[in-house]
Amino acid sequence: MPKDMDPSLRDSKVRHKRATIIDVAERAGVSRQTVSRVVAGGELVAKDTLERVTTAIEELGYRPNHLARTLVQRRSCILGVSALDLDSPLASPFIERLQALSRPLGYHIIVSNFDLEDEGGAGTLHTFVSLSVDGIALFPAVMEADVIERFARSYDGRIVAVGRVDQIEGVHSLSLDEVAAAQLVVDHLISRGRRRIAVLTNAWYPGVVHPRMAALQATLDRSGSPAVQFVAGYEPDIEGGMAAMTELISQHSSGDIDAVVAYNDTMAFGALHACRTHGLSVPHDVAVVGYDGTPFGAVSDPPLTTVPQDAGRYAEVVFKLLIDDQEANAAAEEPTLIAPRLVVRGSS
Amino acid sequence: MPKDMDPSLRDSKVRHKRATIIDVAERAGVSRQTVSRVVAGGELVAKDTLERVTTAIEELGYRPNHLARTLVQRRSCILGVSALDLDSPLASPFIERLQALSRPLGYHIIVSNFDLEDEGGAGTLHTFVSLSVDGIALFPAVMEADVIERFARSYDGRIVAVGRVDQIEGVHSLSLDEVAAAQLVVDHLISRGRRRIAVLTNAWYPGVVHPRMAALQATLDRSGSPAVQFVAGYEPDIEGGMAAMTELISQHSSGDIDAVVAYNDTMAFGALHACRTHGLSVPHDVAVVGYDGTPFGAVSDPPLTTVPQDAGRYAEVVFKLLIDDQEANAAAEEPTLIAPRLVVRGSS
DNA sequence: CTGTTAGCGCCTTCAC
DNA sequence: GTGAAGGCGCTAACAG
Repeated sequence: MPKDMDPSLRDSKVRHKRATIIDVAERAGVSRQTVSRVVAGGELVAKDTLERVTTAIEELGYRPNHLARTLVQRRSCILGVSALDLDSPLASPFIERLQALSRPLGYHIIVSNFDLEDEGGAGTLHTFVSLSVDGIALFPAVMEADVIERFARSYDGRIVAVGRVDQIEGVHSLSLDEVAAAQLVVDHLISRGRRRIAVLTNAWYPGVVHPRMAALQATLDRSGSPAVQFVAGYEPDIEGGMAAMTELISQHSSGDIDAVVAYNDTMAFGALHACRTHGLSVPHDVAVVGYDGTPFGAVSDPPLTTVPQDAGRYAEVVFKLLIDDQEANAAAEEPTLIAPRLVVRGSS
Repeated sequence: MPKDMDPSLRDSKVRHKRATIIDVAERAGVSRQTVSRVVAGGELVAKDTLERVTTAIEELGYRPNHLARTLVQRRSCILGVSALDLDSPLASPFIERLQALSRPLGYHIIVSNFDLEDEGGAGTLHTFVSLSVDGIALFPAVMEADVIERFARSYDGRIVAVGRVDQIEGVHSLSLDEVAAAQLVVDHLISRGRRRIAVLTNAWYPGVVHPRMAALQATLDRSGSPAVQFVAGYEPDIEGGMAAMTELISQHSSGDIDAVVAYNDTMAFGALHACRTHGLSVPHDVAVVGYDGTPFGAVSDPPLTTVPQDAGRYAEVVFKLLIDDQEANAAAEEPTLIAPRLVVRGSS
C-alpha cells in the first residue's frame, strides 16, 4: 500500500481512507461490477481484465467492506456465541473449535458475555440481532425457556441452546446426557462402597433447575442411597467449591459423608483443597467426583475422577446445526444428547 | 433468510422480517428522519411525536440495524480482540473486563483467534478491517514487529499490542514489566539459597524472542548464577510443562538443579506433576515458580509461587487507549509497563 | 464477458 | 420541529 498520496500530511498521522470498490474500478479502468465479480471469485471475467483488477486490488490494498456486503446480501457470515463464563474450561475449546470449523466457510465468530440483568438475558440476543449475525449459539443457555422462545419467534436465523435438555420451539437444544451421566457417577460410587453421598451445586439461574442436579437427585433417590445433602448457592469456581465443602464438613460429623459429587471440576478442586485443610483424606475418607474433564484434573493431587465433556464435539454439532446442514431445522425437534463418559482417577 | 415467501409456509417457519426504520415511520405517521432522531436520543422532537414513535418502535420490536448505521457513520463501535489462546488464564478475564468497560459506551467486542499461518498473522487483522472494527487489541501480540507496523500504517484506528516491550510505530505496547519481574523471581530464589536454576520456556514464535525469557536470562547472568539450562520448545500447557520438566530431569543428575522457573503457571503445574512422578520433592529438592497467578495455584499441592498478572488491569489500559482517551495516540510513544508482584507460596 | 440501474437501512445536510 | 434529498460500499438483476 502506498503511504502518501498527498505530500502535505504529516508522516505518522497519514491514514488512508480505506480503498473502496470504486477506487479499484477506476484504477483498473472497469466498472464496479467487474471488480465485484473478481472479488467474488473471478468467474466470468476475461483473463486480462481479471489480472488488471487483481493488480489494482493489490496496489490499493483493497479489502471489501464486509458491512456493506452484508447490508445488501442479507447475511453477515457472522455467528454469535453468547457465553456465560469464558473462564469455564469448556468455553475456550468450544469457541476455538467452532471458529476453526467456520472460518474455512468464511464465517466469523462474535463472542458476547451473557448478561442476565439485561432484559432477562434477551439483551445479549438483541445485540446479536443488531449486528445481523446469521446464527446464535447459547453456551450455555441459562435464561428461562419463554425468554428464548419469544426471541426465537422474532429472529430470522438458527439458534442452538447448549446445556439444555428441554425442548424450545424454534431452537435446537444440545446437552450432555445428564441422566446417563448421573447414572455413571452414582453407579461408580456405589460400586466403590460409597453410600453417604453429597452434592455440591452451583448458583444457578432463576426459574431454571440445572438438569445435572435434577438427574443426580433422581438417580440417587432411585439407587437407594438418596443424597445426604445438596449444598447449593455457591459460585462454580474454586472458592465456591472450598466454601461448599467447608459448609458440608461443618454440618456433619466424621463419617457422615463418604462421597461428594461437585457440579464441575473447578468446584471439585476447591473441595479437594478444603478436604486437605480439614484433614480429610481423599479418597480414603471421602471420594470426590467432578464434571468437565478439565486438563488440570489429570495432575491434581489426587487426580480427579470426572465426567469429561468434549467441547469440540459440541462445537461440531453447533456448527452443523447453524450453518452446515440446511435440513437441520426440520430435524431439530429432539434435543441432541451427547453420551457421557466417566474417567476414574485417584480421587475416588 | 426465509426460504419461501408464499403464504404456504409451515407455521414454525414464519419469521418476521426485521422491522426497519421505514416501517416505524409509516406506523407512526412520520418521516424516517424523525424516527432516527428518536432513536438517537429523542432530542429536538415534539413530545407527542416522540411518544407515537416510541410506541411504534415497541410494537414492531424495532432494533436499529447496526451495520447500516456503521456504513454511514464510519464507526462500528466494535473492538477486535485477537487472542492467541482463549484457554490462557489471562484471556477470559481480559475479555470480560474489556467487555464490561466497553458495553456502557455502546461498544461490542469481537474475539478472533490469532492464526499465524494466515499472512503471518496479518490475516486476522484484515478480518477486523473487513468488519470495520474501531480498534484492535492484540492479546498477546506475537507476530513480527514489521508485520504489525505495516498493518498499522494502513489501518485507520488504534492498535494496542499486549505482551510486548518493544516500540512499534503507530501501535501502543503494553506489557508486564518483565525485567522487574525476572528480578523479583531471581532475587527470591537466590534469597532462598537456590543457585542452580533452570527455565522451562514455551514454543514461541518465529523471529520473536519472548521478553520474559530474555529478561530471565539477563537477570540470571547478572546474578552470578547463570541459568543451568533453558528447556525450550514445548507448548505452554500442562503436558508441555511435564515434558519439559521430564527432559530436564533426564539430563541432569540429582542435585544439579534446585529451582525451576516456568514460562507460566500451567507449565508449572505440569512440572510439579513431573516432579511428583519422579520422586522429586517440591520445594525441598527443587523450587518451582510460575507466572500468571492462575487461581488454581492457590490450591495445588504444593501451592504455587507465581508472578500474578492482572488481566483486568490490562483491559483497563487497553480500554483507555482504544476508546476512552482521545489523547492516547499522542502519549503512546513509550510502552506501558505494568509493575510485577511476586506471590510466594509453598512451591518455593 | 461487461456495464447500468436500483436499492440494502441508516444518517448527514439542508431545506422548510 | 420536521421532511426531502443524497450517499455510505456493495451486489442483484437485467441489460447489452
